[in-house]
Amino acid sequence: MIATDDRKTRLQDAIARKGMRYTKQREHVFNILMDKRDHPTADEVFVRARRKMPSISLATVYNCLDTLVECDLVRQVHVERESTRYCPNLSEHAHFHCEKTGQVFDIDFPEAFQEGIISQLPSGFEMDAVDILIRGKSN
Amino acid sequence: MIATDDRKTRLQDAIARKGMRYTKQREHVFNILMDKRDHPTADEVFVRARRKMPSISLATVYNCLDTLVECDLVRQVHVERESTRYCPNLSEHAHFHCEKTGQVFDIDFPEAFQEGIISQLPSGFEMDAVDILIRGKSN
DNA sequence: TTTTTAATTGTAATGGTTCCAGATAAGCGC
DNA sequence: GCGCTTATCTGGAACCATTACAATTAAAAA
Repeated sequence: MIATDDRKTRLQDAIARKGMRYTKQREHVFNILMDKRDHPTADEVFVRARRKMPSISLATVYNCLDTLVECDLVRQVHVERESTRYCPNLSEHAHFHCEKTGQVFDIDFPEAFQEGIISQLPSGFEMDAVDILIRGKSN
Repeated sequence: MIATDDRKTRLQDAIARKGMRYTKQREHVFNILMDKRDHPTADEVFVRARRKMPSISLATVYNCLDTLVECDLVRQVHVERESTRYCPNLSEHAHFHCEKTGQVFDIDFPEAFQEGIISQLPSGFEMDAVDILIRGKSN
């Protein structure tokens, strides 16, 4: 259970750092994302969350996900204008969206990439983050 | 008027190639995108379109934009889950979204970039297109 | 333990987009 | 040019992810 303890400590620290409160709903939603890293939508998280916490509401799932994003524990993934998906992988990576299955995969890319993009920015443009979405087919 | 004629011919060819019909609504919407390349939303296009064609409907604007995308004359730009924006720049480029003003800018990037991304794909992943969205501040 | 107030809950509202059914008009063959 | 077929246009209703709201609950500070 050491890994789980680490996870909990990490969540507690991140939430405390923002001066927010630790709740069982936030812990539950965070665990769902960490347990199965398949980029679920808010609604999918809601379905999973209700299994062990039947009283949780969809609004709370949205609130918890927003909190996790704000605490830098989770990133949002936007595929076209489909439902927002959530990704607990914080390393620099791109997302691959399979047009056949609708699945989203993480694709690592070299550090140099980010640098390369920054070097292309005209002066006066300051970058905060890049989202790279690759569309295609897998398998 | 040579430039405008070229534009019209290009639109006619692209639409004919798909076996679709040339309509004044499609021409009008295409001209709006070509005249001011500022990545307008469907609603912004609707507002501009009504100035010279008061009878055009929002549904038609959406239909025309979809047609132009399908005919490979225009690309969709997705910024988070905001309204879809439309871009008639067909060369390889990234989009920069200014978090202060909400504006979207085209950022060119070297050909090699696309290659670099493809080379990072695990086997079994086939790429159709990449969307690169840079978030930050301009000016 | 009490108090304060952030977080949760269920539901209503929002906004971009799509669907639908009837009216219109491309563009084909004559 | 004239009809005819059917794609396209139109206005409005429907849809769905997300957000807003007001009342209730529960962290966690005192």
